Amino acid sequence: MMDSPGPSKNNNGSSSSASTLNNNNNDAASSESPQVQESPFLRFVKTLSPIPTKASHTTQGCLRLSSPPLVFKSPRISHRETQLTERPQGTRSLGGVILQSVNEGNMLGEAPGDSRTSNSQQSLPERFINDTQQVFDSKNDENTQYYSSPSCIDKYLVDPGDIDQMYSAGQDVEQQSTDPAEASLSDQIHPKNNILNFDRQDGPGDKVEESLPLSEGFNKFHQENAAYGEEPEEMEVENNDVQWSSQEPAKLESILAADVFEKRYSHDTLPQGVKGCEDYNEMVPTSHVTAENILQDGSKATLKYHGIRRRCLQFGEAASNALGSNVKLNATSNKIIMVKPSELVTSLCPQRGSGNFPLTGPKPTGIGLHINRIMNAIPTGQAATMGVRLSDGSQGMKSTSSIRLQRIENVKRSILSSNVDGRSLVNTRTESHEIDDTGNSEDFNIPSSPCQKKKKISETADDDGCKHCNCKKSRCLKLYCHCFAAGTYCTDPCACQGCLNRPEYAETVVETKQLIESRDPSAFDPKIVLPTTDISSHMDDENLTTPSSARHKRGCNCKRSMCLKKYCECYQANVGCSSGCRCEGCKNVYGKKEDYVAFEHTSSKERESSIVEEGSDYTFHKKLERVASKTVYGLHCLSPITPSLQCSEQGKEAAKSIIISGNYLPSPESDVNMFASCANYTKSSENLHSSQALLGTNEMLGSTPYDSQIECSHAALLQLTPPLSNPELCGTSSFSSIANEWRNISQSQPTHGCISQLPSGSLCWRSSPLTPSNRVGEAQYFQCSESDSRLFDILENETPDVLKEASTPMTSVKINSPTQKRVSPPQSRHFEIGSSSSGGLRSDRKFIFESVPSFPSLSPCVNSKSNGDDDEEDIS
DNA sequence: GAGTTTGAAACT
DNA sequence: CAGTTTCAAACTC
Repeated sequence: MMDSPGPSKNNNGSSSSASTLNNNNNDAASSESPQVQESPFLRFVKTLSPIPTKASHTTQGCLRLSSPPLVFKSPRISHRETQLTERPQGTRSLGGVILQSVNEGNMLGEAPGDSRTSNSQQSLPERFINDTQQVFDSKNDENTQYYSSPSCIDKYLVDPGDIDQMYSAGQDVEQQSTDPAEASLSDQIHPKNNILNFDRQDGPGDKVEESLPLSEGFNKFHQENAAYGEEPEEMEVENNDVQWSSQEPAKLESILAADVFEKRYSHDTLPQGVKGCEDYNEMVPTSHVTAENILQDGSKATLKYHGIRRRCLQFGEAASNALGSNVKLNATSNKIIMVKPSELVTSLCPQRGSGNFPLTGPKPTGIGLHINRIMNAIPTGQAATMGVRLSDGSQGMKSTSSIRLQRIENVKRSILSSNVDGRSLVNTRTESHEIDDTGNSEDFNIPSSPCQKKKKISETADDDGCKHCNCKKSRCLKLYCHCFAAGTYCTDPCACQGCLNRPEYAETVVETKQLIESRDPSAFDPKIVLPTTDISSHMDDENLTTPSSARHKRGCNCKRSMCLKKYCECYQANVGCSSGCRCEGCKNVYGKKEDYVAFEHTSSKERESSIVEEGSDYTFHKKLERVASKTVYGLHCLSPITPSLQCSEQGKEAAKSIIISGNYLPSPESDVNMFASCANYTKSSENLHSSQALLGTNEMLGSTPYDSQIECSHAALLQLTPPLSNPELCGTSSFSSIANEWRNISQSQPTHGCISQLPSGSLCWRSSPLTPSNRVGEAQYFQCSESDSRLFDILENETPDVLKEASTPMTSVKINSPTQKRVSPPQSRHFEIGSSSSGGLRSDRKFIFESVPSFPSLSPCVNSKSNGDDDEEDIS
């Protein structure tokens, strides 16, 4: 860091250009706010990001768990870039503020910012405007105050997810509750307030930065903020922007036209956002939502807006995608539009189902996790660590959980009813948080902020999710640098020397990224990807979510580590090796390359046969069993990380596979988790959504570019799982009953041992943060979600009846095979959600193959969902 | 904490 | 595309 030329220096070139751009922007903006639609900044960003369009479209919202670098790819991406750079500065970022405010307001009930309370009484719209104005005003002061004021690191420590939750909670409050107390909370939570607080409270240099991985969006803000603080020039420009933006609020008030409002708001509302948030796309979608919401219910708008905005920032592309989906949602349902992060998350799943899902984009289903991000997002300790950390960051979360649950449910309903696109990968994260909150509250680290995890998690967990780089020669501008590769800025914890991967050098970073991308467009794509395009196509289907098939995009090249050490990227990502690996003597516990190849081969054969036999589920199950027996890694695949969804997915087949193989490690938690997840699913469609979201996250893993979204999704997945475990979340009754059944069943299975083994699902939880590569039996498990009885039936018998039931999309068990080969779709039942994209065959086949190799996680949920459409509808 | 090992990334 | 070098993380002591 220090070695590197002063920020100003490096930036001079770029900064100057940037500044000019900004100025132009300012001019333009000042001249006419209306044009807000495209801010000069956005244009600039667009110009900057070569990849953008590609990535943006290609990126799959959900799939991209890891995609940090989105920034580079698209205008939004550019946005992200800034965000990314800001990662470390989370403390600075609004996100941190938001977190604080949220936490304080919601959780603690404390009134962090006086400013907040002051506005509390105002109508939301008014407040919003005022807040924005204040924000802008405050921004002017930020230059001086921003850094000067020591921020409460602790506050920042709160996970972004928490923030989401908070918002969500706040939203819930607004939406659901009319209680004065809640209203007060909501007021506190109110984005405006948050923003204000943030600006004021955040300290520039706070080391908090480190800890907060922060959502990209926040990061962006942070970066900008940081930039302000650090770079006078930029500050000025920004100030101009701010002023400009500040002017807009008034217009907004007068106008409040949805469109205008949206545009401006998306860009302008957040001071940081003005500059940093160039994610016009993202914002737009959100803005739509907000605008509509506002129109309908001004009160909701602000919160929503924040939630949306935040997500957008974080997820960048995902956000944009989500937005797109959101827009649709808006059309269908206002609530969805509400943009609650959680909603977004939920929407993700549905989106997939809808097929609109961005995930299906051109790019491969790469999970998109950069290892770093993955790591960050999903620390090995996962649940345990997560929980701890969360507790640290935000204790209040739990309290809000119930609210969130309700909200989530509502969201789900709305989404389901509305056929929301699932793009809201962005949401996935938040949602997962929410879920987590509900469940364990803490559990999940928010992938969004790897750093946060690091700090907190690292403390608690052996493997902290966040990695801090220690680059000495690369200046953190090469892919050697995990931070850079992950699209995040280096933070204080990093021990890098001459680091240029800092917000101060945002442009340099961007340029470098662009350069790298020019050489390798996929350089920043998630490394973990769902192998098969089919999967992506299936994303529509529930299965999509299953990360089981996740594989390293490029494969490893291990020679001596036998893929048993972290030297191996596959192992590090908790995914099995695949045919793409050139490893020697592969012993990857998550899946041996050989097994994978064999599996593919088998699956291909089976697929052929399955086509013939499509009718019989029994055959399908047999195949699965065979495959499972062949590959142990299925369990491994269940990697700890895999969210509850996985567990659910694993469900039956997982159990089978386990039984068959007997290799699986029993994990007490797994049972609980799985059951919990199941229970959750069964209980509420929301859960299903959440699970879907999880699935989505998993899928994201598979999804292409490693948009931050993907990461988020991972995180979401992780997070989601915990909630499941949480008794509160899961309907205890249903959950317990299911669990009991499950236990009974498992116990009944003599050799296989059962529950403990079944817990393999649990394994998913713990083991791989990312998601286990492949898992068997996911689909079946889904059935559980559908109904306990069904699950039970499935478990006991793979009888045709079950199959029949299974024939339901869920049961059919779409499985993502690493090979992506589709075995045979036992049943053609279409999941309404994904059916459109491909015929039943596709989905069916997928299930078969994937089920074995892939981990169960997501798909079940999806399936359940798809199947559950009925349920959902019922619920709704 | 220093040194070694390892494999990805970068370079040729 | 293959081979080599560079790099930083992972690992060992």
